[in-house]
Amino acid sequence: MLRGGGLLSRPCYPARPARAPAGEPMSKQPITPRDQDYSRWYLDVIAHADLVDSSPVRGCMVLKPHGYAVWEAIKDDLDARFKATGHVNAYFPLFIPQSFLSKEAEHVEGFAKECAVVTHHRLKATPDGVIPDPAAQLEEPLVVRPTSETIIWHMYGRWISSWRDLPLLINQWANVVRWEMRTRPFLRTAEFLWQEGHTAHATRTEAEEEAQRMLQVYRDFCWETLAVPVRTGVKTASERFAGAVDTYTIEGLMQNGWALQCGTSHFLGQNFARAFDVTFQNSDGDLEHVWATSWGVSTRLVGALIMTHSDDAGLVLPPRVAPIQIVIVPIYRADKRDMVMDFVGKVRGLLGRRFRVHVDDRDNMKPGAKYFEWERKGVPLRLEIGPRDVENSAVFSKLRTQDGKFGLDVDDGLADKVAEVLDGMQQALLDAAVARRDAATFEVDSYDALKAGLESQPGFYLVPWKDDADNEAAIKADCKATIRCYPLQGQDAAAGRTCFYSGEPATHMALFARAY
RNA sequence: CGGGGAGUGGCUCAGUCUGGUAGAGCGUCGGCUUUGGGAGCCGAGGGUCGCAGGUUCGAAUCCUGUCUCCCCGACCA
Repeated sequence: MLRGGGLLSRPCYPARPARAPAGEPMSKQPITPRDQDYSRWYLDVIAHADLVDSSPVRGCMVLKPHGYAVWEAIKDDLDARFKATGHVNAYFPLFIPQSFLSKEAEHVEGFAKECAVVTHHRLKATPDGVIPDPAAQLEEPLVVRPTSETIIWHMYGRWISSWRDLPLLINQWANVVRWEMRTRPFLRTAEFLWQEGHTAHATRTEAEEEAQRMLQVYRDFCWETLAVPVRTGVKTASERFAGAVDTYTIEGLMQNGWALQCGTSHFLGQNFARAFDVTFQNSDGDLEHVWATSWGVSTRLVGALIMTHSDDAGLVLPPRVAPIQIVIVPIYRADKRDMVMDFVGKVRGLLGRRFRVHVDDRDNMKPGAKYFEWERKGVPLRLEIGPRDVENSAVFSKLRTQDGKFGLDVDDGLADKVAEVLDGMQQALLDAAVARRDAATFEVDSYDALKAGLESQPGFYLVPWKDDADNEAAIKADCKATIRCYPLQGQDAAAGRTCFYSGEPATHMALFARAY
């Protein structure tokens, strides 16, 4: 898609790779190498893996089956973790009365600039096409939810009256809309899918514990399932969620050394309870405002996944979230077809119950072409089965992240062996990501060192810091680095040190980085 | 909203300067042949050249207007 100055021309999410020399079939077009142009590499990987397509509406993406399947795997795993911690799912409406958004002052300020607003309920045909019918204007405009705190707290006000109604632990899986100026697939889209947990508690302590508990759930999920080694921390006031008292975050570090906020968990204090007048009678008979949390992760996690593990050959998916964990590619000449396919059926039978297996039996493609396709799509393990393998009762195997192929004996605990191989890959991906992150994490104590470091070695920069929003803004304006968080671990190190920027006594250890 | 660029089959583009029957590669469809790392041959379908006016015997091409998209900046899970 070279046009103009070599820039992407179609809407943000190319169905085809960003660069397409005329005459090259898509499958042979190279994925732009990471070290050449990281953001184009990202778009190329997504295009080659067929995860999304562009939308006629700017900033929106169509999640294609393979892309949606990755989200589904994320969703299924997280949903089980939410249930295991006592939460239940519910669903709140897409539309929020406009007036609700003005009830919590900071909340308004945070979201007002990016809300889609519905003003009419009917269209009218005109010679130039349909227009909103002027006669069908809504009395009160409706806001398409940018997040659901307001509608949920409105409802909680009706549901909560006694300490016996608490805690209320509800999650919803939903879409939200934030009218962003600039978008990138998965990382920032105008509409995205996410989950938002909203809980109500009788005490401050209980709510604070909930916010931290869910942060740990996110952390564990990222490490264990996505193999994305996120850091946990607290946001500064300027990066805090609009309306929160504290915002906790999980921050990942991508291969280009930029940080990515992967999820947040907020302690909301009594802000929303006051705004929506949600009170409960405690066991002493007194009326109190409830304490709240909210927490969410979104389809942005797919972006984190892509940018953490993928390589110049395309998408790499950890086995636990791979929609297809094993692809079987049969190889045969016409006279051997039945023999090979019978054996393929046997192997599928041995593996199909424990793994997500796909048999690629298309007969208009050569095996080699299939290999490249499934590698681009990030399938962790490929089994090649030809006449020779049938005779040996074995399969020829290739792991997405390893050079070389290896044989696996079909009659001797194949499924266990495959499980071992996939677990090994899952672990290897995490180890590699941790190693990359650690190699790109630095501790400096002067601002010059931060600025120089960000240029030569982008990454996480840990510094002693005196909490100060003005200085934070000045640094952001100067070198684009922001405080990703005050890490939960290691804050003791700030004691007795001076701020790397102001020279005043440090209050925190701060993690700086350039971020998406 | 400020600055830059682009709109031609599904995709990537040529053609526009210098007006004269709308093209190529890839993909798609059909047939034959092939299959242990990106197959080959033959054939077919597919575009009112973003839109609206104008100039002209004749407009993808020239003129005017307009819309949309992309990039950089301000905003952001």
